[in-house]
Amino acid sequence: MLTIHNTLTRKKEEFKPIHPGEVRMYVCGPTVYDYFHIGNARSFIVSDFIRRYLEYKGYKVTFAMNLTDIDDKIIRKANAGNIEAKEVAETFSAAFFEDIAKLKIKKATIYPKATEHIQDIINLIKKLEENGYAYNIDGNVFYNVKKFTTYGKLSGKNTEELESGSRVEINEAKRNPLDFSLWKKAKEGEPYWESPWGAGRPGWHIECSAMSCKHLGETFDIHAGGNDLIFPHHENEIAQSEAATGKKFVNYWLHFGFLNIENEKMSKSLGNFFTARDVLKRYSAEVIRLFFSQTNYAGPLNFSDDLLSGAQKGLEKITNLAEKLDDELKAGRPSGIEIDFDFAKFYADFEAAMDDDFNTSQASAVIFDFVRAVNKVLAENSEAGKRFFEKAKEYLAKTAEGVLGIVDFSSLHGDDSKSLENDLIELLLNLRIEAKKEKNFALSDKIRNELTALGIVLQDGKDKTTYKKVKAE
RNA sequence: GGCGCUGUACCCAAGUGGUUAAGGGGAAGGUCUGCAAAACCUUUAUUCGUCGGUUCGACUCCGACCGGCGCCUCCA
Repeated sequence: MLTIHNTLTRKKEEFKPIHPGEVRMYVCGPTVYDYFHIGNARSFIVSDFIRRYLEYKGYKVTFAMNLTDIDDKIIRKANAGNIEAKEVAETFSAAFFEDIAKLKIKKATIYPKATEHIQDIINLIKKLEENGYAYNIDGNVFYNVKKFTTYGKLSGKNTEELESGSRVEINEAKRNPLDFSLWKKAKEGEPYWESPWGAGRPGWHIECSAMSCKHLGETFDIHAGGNDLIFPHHENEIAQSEAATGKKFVNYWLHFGFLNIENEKMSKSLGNFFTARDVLKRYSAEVIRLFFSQTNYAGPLNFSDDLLSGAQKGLEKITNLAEKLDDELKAGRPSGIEIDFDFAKFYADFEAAMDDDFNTSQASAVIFDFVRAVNKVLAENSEAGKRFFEKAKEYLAKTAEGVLGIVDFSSLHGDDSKSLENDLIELLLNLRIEAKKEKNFALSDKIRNELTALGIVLQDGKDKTTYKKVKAE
């Protein structure tokens, strides 16, 4: 039984989809004004864990992630570079897709863009106007928060306190400081669209209400995003959607913890961030994913080089086994002897972990347990047969690769094995073997040391020497 | 001030009202090896921020206190 911690109720609840066998989920995506940082990546990767696990369980998942392609930051960047907002959005949308592909994040079913849903947004605002939840002041349309009596139910805030503690700008023509923009009147030099209220552009929150409704329905299963979106963004989405439809907006709300640097939230405004693409230059997607999987999605997580390289070391354990299994099978492992191994237990443990509010930390521990158990079998049974190798590989393929994405069987030996460079290395290795046969260890060590200095690490096996290229620096 | 999260070994980090408190890194020992490295195996918290309470029994529930963080303004 899958349980999910629901921000709305602050409890773990059994997950029951609206349509049996099907899950519709929405995750707040990027504002495409810059490269996303590794903290943003955590949200995308955690969403990916969730989506993949739901699919593992057999659900048909419809997953929408919006791209906010019109907003203040985009406009600012466009003006600074003297280019069109559209150009900024296109550049960084493309970068976004490149980066999530490198992080081995499965593509969402749909990536709706705000600018392609202007009519849907206008219709939604009209509906809110009709229902008395929106008011127009000189071409700026605001949401009347007072009218929505359950405002604050997601974030646990009450409107009285919000007003007194409000730091919201006061100079706007709003009736109430809590009211927020649905439609912003166009200012000089800004992109705009025509609307019943004049030229302008959508407010930030309205696009998610409009697009989720269009692509997932008026009520859908899961809505997720970073902790900082709980208020006001998600609170406002609920206010908009429920006031328009009169129906419950979302059944399960999930929120992700932040990635911190030295215990402080990583953010663009603090300047303490690394872009995902920079981190990817130093660590593989699998390392980053394992690192994120080793802690609960809801809590804070510190980001540092030490921590990442720890994850890298750990990942090697899994990768080594994956390689061994893969190699043996490709080399035609003989039928050998049958091994009595309780695969079902490891599947059950993995599922129990993930069923418990997507406990990836526990799930990755199960995978490490599995790796140790399989290694032990292999150490004790050199005759272990093909069947065992197949089943072990299948396990890793379904869990470590399929759900967590911390193994990629298709790129285990990512080497361009036909290059001249590799031929030369082979040549040296053969010379070294000759030297070793003649007990000329001075020479064999010299070859090893000099190759190591070039970033090629030799590993003497029982009957062959293998090598690994270590990235320079 | 309001709302929420959090404090588990050297570091990161799961977890449970009572049986052996996961897993990863690190460290130590071992197997293998000409020596290394790698790989694999083994070991590594009588204890879970502090102090009280509930309980036959709490690290787990409750309360207070101390510490860290986030949101309340754009933010994953």
